[in-house]
Amino acid sequence: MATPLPAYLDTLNEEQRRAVLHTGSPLLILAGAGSGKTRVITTKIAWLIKEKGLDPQSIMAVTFTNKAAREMAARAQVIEPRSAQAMLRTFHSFGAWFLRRHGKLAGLDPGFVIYDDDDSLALLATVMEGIPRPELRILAHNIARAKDYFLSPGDPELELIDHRKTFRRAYEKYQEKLQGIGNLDFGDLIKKPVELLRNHRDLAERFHERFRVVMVDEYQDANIAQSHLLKELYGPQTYLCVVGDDDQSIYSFRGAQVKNILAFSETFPKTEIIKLEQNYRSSSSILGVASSVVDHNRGRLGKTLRAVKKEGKKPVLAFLPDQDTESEFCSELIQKAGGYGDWAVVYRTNAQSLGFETEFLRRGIPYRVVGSLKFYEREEIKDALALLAFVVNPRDEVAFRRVVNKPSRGLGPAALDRIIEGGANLYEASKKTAPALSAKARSGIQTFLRAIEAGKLTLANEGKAEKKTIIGEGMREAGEAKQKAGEGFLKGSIGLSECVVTLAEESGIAAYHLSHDEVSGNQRLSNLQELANAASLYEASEEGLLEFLEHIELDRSLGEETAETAEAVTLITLHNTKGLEFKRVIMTGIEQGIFPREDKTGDDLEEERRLFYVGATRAMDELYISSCAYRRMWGKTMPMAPSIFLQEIDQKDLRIIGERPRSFAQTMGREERRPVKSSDGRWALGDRVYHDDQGYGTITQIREGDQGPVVKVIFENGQERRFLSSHQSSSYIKIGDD
DNA sequence: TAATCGATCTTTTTT
DNA sequence: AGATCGATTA
Repeated sequence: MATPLPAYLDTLNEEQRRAVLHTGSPLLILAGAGSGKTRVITTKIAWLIKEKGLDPQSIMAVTFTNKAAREMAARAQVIEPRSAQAMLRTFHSFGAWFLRRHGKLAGLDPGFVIYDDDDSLALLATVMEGIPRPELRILAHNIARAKDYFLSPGDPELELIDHRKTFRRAYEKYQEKLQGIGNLDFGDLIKKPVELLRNHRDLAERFHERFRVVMVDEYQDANIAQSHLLKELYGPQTYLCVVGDDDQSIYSFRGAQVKNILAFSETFPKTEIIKLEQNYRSSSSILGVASSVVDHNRGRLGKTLRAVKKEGKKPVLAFLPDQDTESEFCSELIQKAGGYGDWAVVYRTNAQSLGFETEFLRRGIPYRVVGSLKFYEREEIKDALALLAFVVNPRDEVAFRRVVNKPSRGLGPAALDRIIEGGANLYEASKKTAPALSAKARSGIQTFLRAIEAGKLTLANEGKAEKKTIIGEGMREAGEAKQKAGEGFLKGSIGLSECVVTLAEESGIAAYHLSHDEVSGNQRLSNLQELANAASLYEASEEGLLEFLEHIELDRSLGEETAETAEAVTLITLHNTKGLEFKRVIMTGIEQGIFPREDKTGDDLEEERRLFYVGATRAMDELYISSCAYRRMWGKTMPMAPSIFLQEIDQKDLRIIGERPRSFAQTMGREERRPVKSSDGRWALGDRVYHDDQGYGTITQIREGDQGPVVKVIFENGQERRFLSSHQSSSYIKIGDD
């Protein structure tokens, strides 16, 4: 005990301190909810810089969400300001950073734009003509999944995702087209860096030289491709440290593999394991409720989480008649207690937020909605972004198709085909092909090209910073003059905003959306204005534009943070609560069919349990759970049964309010329960069926229609069919009826 | 080519 | 209930 430990380590418990001070072999930290894992990581970063004299730039810490990355950066900087220079990013943002710098080695243009799921679907539609939309969706989804599993179009293992030839062909053609355009989807941001590092050992070695410390938070959320990336970043000198909790794995639908945690010790020999099992966040009664649900899972590593806090207030379970009462119940709880910022109202699906918003608005309860921000999915915003994307990458066919004929300029499918055949660079091809088009189409394409050119002109490419401010001032005046003269709908002259405004106006998109319908037109215009405002933070150059687009694609929470300072109730989905904590939490809609969702069985049901665990362990002092007897869904009022999770809690641990619906009594005490059976008793969820034309399939949904039960089947060939139990049951044969 | 009507589906969860 | 998509129509 020569030198005393620095003071900032005093507040850590023994295990936490061991984890911070650990060096050498790879380290796996199994950290239960509320056990201070973020604290361990951030302290470790600071300690490595401060005490071990590490260059902050040699430290990399990867998270899954931007929120987590930001928080990590902020907290590490409190202890050690130099932490700001460390690379603290999400997996995807690291991938984008990596590929902008080194993608050239794989023939990738550094000016790529990142496609979201919508764009991917649109791209797929261009290579798979004549395939119906729902089918395209399945294919696009499976392509994304394939990339999560690090599978390429030629991979035999693709079979496991979707064994159809159509799928293989779709993936192949999709990837070919995407490559031709030079853009990337989310999956590529992980998969391509792995491939690059594998094919260029010198580059991998340079990375091993640079990043001596690599840490990963929420490792239970990593998919196969991400675990491969980690392997490639691990060199002979690398200190590797991952933190995870198998009980909080809630993203397997996106390819996350809890197995990664189990396999970590095998992949990285001599791994040491430290468990953080003391929960500092929740009262012991809250922890008890959360644990009792997740205890019903089979597949667990098993750890004991001990509450440090006292028993506290007993969690409340409220049985309510309907969702309106639920909103009122929440409002009254909140208003009685006050302290808006202490409260979170949590639900399973984004759609459930609406009722609370209406009621909170009526009562004047301040709130903020996390994550449901559909801002970037709005038509006008996607239009504006497509214009921007086309400016940086004229090969972007998805963007081109989206906006070239919007508003209508007389460019039909025939004209478009001719342009696209004219070459991969659609800007050049448009120019070249224009004279050959009909008069109407010709003038149309020229209007479009003029708008794009005007947008380009706002970008100062040989940017000297001082010159730009002068231009900025001049532009601002010009903009204001224009505004006064009544020209233009949008304001914006600072930074990139000028480009957004110019494109939106010159293209006619602004006018189009304004005139299209009177009610939402102004809203759409103000959305465009908001986009322009966001752009003003970026430099008016091509790099600035790329940064702006990348930021939007990778972090859509933009603008949410500003409201955080305000004292407001948080409305949030269960998934989005991960990593957060609140003094008081209300878990709403805890009903069978909503949570867990009706089609969840087996491993999926276990994931829902973990989701319950995540939600409940967000609460520090008070936990409320509400379950409604009736709920309006799809315009109909449906009777609901309480969630089976509620039976898994020892009823003594809850204070129960309201009348337990009869259905609850019926389901109480039953060990195993068939998830959902059709009312005629013929079909159950998960049943295997055979159909003469379609082959084998599985029942994924049963619902009551006007003419009896309607059964939905997904076949192994990817087709989806629904049939009336009363009519067609003879052509569907149930397999392995037990 | 645009507008209108009707059928159908929606409510997972996210980088 | 509301949105969205497709087909039909002007």
